[in-house]
Amino acid sequence: MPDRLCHDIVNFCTKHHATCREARFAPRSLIIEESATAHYTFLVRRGTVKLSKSMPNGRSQIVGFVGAGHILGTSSQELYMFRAEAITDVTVNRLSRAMFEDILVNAPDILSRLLEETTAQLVTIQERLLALGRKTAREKLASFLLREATRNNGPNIQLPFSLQMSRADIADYLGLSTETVSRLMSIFHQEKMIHRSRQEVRLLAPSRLASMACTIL
Amino acid sequence: MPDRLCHDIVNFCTKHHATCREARFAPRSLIIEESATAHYTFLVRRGTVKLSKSMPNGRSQIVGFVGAGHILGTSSQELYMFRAEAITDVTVNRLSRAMFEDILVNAPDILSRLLEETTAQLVTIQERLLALGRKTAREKLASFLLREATRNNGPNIQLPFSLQMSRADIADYLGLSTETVSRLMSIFHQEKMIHRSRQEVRLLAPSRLASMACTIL
DNA sequence: CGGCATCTTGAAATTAGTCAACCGTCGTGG
DNA sequence: CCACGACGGTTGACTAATTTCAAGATGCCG
Repeated sequence: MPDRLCHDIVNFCTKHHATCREARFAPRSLIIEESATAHYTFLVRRGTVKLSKSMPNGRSQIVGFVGAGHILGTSSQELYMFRAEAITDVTVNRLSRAMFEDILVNAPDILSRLLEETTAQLVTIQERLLALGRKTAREKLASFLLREATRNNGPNIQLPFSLQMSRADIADYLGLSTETVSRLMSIFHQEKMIHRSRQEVRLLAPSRLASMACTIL
Repeated sequence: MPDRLCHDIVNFCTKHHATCREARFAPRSLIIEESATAHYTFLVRRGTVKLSKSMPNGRSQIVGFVGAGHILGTSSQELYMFRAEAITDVTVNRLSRAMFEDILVNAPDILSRLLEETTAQLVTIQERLLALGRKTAREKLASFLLREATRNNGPNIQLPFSLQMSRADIADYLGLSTETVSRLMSIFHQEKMIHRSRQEVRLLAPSRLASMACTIL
């Protein structure tokens, strides 16, 4: 269970008679709107959330897909700097920013684990910076599939798994067009590196994918 | 002085008879090698440092240019996940990772400011994710020039300033080729949006640049 | 079964990258 | 003191990768 931290925060709240409401979101529903006033901090407890940023002309970039244990809205900025949308059924706990600050001041244990968590995120996002800036479309998709496979099946990388997100989402995550993603899926399929039905994917040649992904991961 | 945090960390060290050696680096010298064992945490006190990651085939992506006040090597990972190189004369304080952990445990004040700092970095890097994934070359360079101008001259955005980094560095920062950067500089110059000599740049039409950058910043 | 979403595929267009030549500056050594 | 070479920057011509536009195919839900 990797949401120990969220769990402990909720516990802390109840122990101190602080409100920490639970809320549910159906797939496709909006959790946080970009540029809205940041009243709350959200603890993701179940499901997968898509974080994205967008530009005037409708282009958008998915900053990350996050799951249970992730904490949203910790920045001290006045406004949310991203959009959060449920892609599966999602459960969150919601607490006011002020309360969250309070907890950090009064529970140094939580503070230090949050720092650890945030630092880890920084490291992964730097990896993504490299991918977005310097990888080719093939390399991007190969890394993505490998990461999703491990995220779903842990070490059993060859087991089939279901992509929870649409082709458009994958495209926005990798900085590509949906058509390119679709084409590459077909090519990987033809090249017998993956087996693909609509949502289900199975990696047939993870080692070839890995060498193509150009990443030691 | 935005390196108050580093300053306080150094103070804490000296007060507790902990070693926190000062070191100097000339331009182009290597401060941290990617994948080396992460023995130390570095506090940047003066100068500008280039942080980058690279791929097998020689492609590389600059993760950020950071200055006084920035702290390197805070991740709990065994190895450094990036390379750090001085681009100007640089002064750092260096302390062992164990000691750094110690400080965080014993100085909750520093811990909480570090979290704040790290969270802020996360927000800016997300902005960069959008830029790398979804902006065109023109938009990337326009945003870059605007940011550098404000970084150098604060609000006086029209004052000339010197780019401390080479065209190749700019390219690696924006995920472009040096030729593209060079060409765009010429085009912006022709279009009278900037005045450019080798290292000196002056923004002539910041508002046009801003609208081109597609960023509300 | 029909209609709408998403996905796939193809052809054309465009952007940015590669390769190659050239220029200018700076520093070094003859 | 000048010539040379190295390096960074610029420019051009060409190439390759990816996007865009457009048309179908597939599958899902009412």
